[in-house]
Amino acid sequence: MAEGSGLSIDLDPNSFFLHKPTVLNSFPEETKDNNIVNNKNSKRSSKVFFPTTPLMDATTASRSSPPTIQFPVNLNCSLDQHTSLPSDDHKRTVMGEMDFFAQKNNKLVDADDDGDANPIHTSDADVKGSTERTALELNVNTGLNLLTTNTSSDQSTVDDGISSNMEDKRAKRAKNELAVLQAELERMMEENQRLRETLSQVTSNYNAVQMHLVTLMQQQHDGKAEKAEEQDPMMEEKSEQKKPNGGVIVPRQFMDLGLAAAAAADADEPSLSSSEGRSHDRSGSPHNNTEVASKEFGLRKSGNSEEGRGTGREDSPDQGSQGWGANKVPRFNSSKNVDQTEATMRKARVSVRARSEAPMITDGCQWRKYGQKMAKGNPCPRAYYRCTMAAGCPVRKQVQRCAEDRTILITTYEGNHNHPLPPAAMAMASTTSSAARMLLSGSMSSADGLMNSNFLTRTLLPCSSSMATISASAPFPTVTLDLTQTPSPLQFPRLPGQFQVPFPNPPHNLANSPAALLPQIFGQALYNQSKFSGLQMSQDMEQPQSGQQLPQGQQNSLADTVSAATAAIAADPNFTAALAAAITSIIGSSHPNNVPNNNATNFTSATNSSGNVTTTSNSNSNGNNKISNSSFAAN
DNA sequence: CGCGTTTGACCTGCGC
DNA sequence: GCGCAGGTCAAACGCG
Repeated sequence: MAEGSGLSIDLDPNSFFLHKPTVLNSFPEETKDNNIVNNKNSKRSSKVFFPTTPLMDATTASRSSPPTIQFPVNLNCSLDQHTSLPSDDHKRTVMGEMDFFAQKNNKLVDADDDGDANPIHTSDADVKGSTERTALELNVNTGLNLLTTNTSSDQSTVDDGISSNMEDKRAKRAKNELAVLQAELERMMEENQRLRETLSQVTSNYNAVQMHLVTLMQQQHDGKAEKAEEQDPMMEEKSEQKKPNGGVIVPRQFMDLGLAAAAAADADEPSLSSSEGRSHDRSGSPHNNTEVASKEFGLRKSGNSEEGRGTGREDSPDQGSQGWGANKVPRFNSSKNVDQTEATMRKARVSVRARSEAPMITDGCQWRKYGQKMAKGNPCPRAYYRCTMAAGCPVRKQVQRCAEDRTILITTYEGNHNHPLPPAAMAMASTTSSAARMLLSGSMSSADGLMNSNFLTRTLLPCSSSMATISASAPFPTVTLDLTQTPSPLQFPRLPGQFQVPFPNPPHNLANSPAALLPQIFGQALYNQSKFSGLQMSQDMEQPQSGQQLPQGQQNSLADTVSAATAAIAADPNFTAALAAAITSIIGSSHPNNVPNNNATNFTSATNSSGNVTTTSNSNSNGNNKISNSSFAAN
C-alpha cells in the first residue's frame, strides 16, 4: 500500500464518520429530555458500529481552505473523478476556501470546452490559459507528446487529404492513436518522474528542517539541562546514579523522550519490563501488543484492582507525588524519563472538536457510559464513556458540548485500546494516538513540546486554517483537533500556549463532511511525521522491536497510512493540500524502517478511538453531588 | 432477563 | 484542614 505511492487511491468508505442515525441524543440543552432520549436510544446507538457513510466527494472537498501550496501534480485525472459531479458543485455552498478547487474545476472545464477530453490534447492555449498551474503541470500538459502527436496528426491529415486513400487513412489514424497513446504514456511517465522528484525534494526538505529542529532543541535542552544541574545538584546525583552513562547525554535524552514515549509504549508494554512503572502493571489484561496508553488506563484499572481504588488515579501510580507539573518539566534521567513519559502518555489526551448536530460520531468503537457530571463553567453535562469493545480496554472518552457553541461537540479521548480495532475505529485510533504521541514527543517541556508539535503539524500540512491545537498548559497535555469550521485561528478562544496546527479543511458538519476524516488524516500524518521527527527517530521506533511489531502491524500501519492519505484526498477539497498530506503520509510509511504504527497497527496502541456522543442526561452534578441538581432532586 | 444508562455516593487532587 | 472540582463506582432503573 505504501508503495501505493502510486497515484491510484482507493477511498475507504469505512473511515469513521459522524453518524447521525446512531446518535443518541441531540443536544445537551435538552437536558432532561436528553436523558430520556438517551435511555431509549442508548442501546441502539451503542451498538451501531462501523457505519459506512458515503465518502464525501469533491463537493465537500471543495470547501477546503485556499491552497497555500500547489503541488506540482497533474491532478486532472483525479479531479475528474471527483469533480465530475456537477450536482455537487451546485449544491455545495462554496466557501471562500474553495477558490483553489474551483480554479481547478474551471480549468478542467475549460479544457473540456476546448473539446479536449483528453488532457493530452490540451492545447498550448489551454496551458496558457491556466496561469495557475504549476510549471510542472504546464510542462506536462504542454505535452511534449502533444507536439509529437500533433505533428504526426498534422502530417497524417495532410497526407489524407492528398492521398485520399482510405486504408492509408486508417493506418495513419491508427498510427496517430498509437502515437497519442505513446505520448500519453510518455507523459505519464514523465509526470510520474516529476512526482518522484517532488517527493524526494519534499523529503529532503523535511529532513533538513527536521535536523534543524533537532539541533535547536538540543541547544535549548542543553541550556535547560545546565540550569537544572546547577539548581539541583541532588538531581544530578540521582541522574548520575541511575544513568549508566553518568548523565552526559542530556541532549540526547531530551530527544529520547519522544522515543521513550514510543518505546515505552511500544516496547515496554508488551515486554512488561519490571521497572517501577510497570509495577502497576497490571493485570491480566492482555497487553497484547503495544498499547501505549492502554498502559495508562490499564494501569489505572489494574492499579485499582491491585492497589485499591485510590491508586486508580492515573497520576499517582508511577510518578508518585509528582503531579502533572512534573510531567511537564521532565527530568533528565533516563529511567525516569521513560516513566514520566509513560505517565504523560497516560494522561495525554486528544480532544476533538466537531461541529455537528449529529449526536454521535461513529468511530467504530463501542462505548459504554459510566458517568456524567456537570462540569464547571459549562451548562452542558460531561459524559464519561469507556470502550467496551474488549474487556479491560482502558480507553475512555469524555463528551461534552461546548458551552459557547452547543453545536460543537468536544470529545476527549484517553488511552490506547488493548484490542484489535476495526478499520473504522483504527482511523480514529491512529489519529488520536498519533496526536497524543506527537504531543508527548514534545511534552518534555511545554515550550519545546509546543514547538515540536507545531512544527510537525505545520510541516505536515502547510496549508492552513487551523484544525488542531496543542495545549501543554492544560491539566493534561492535550491535543485538540478542531474540526469545527475554523477559518480564523481566533475563532475559538485558545488557551495560552496553544499552538495551532494548520489544517486544510473547514469542516462543517462532521456528520457528512470530510471533517470526519480530518482527524484521521491529521493523526496519521502527524504520526508519520513524528516518526521521522528527530524526536522519535529512535531506532526503537524505526526498527520494529523484535516481536513487538507484528508484520501484520506493519501492514496495518501501511493500510492506515494509505487510508489516511486516501481520506485526505477524498475529503480535502484542496487537492494539492490533500495530496501533500497524502504524500507526506506515504513518505512516512514508506520510510526505510517504516515505523509500524505502534498505535494503529493492530491492536496496538491505538490510543483513542472516538466517537462523539452528545449526551446527556444530567445527573451527577459536579462537585460533590451535594449540590443537587434539579435532576438530582428528581432522584 | 440481560444490557446499558442513570445518578447519588465516593475518592482524589488541588487551591486557599 | 476545608471546600471545590474532576473523575469513577456501582446500585438502581429502564428498555428490548
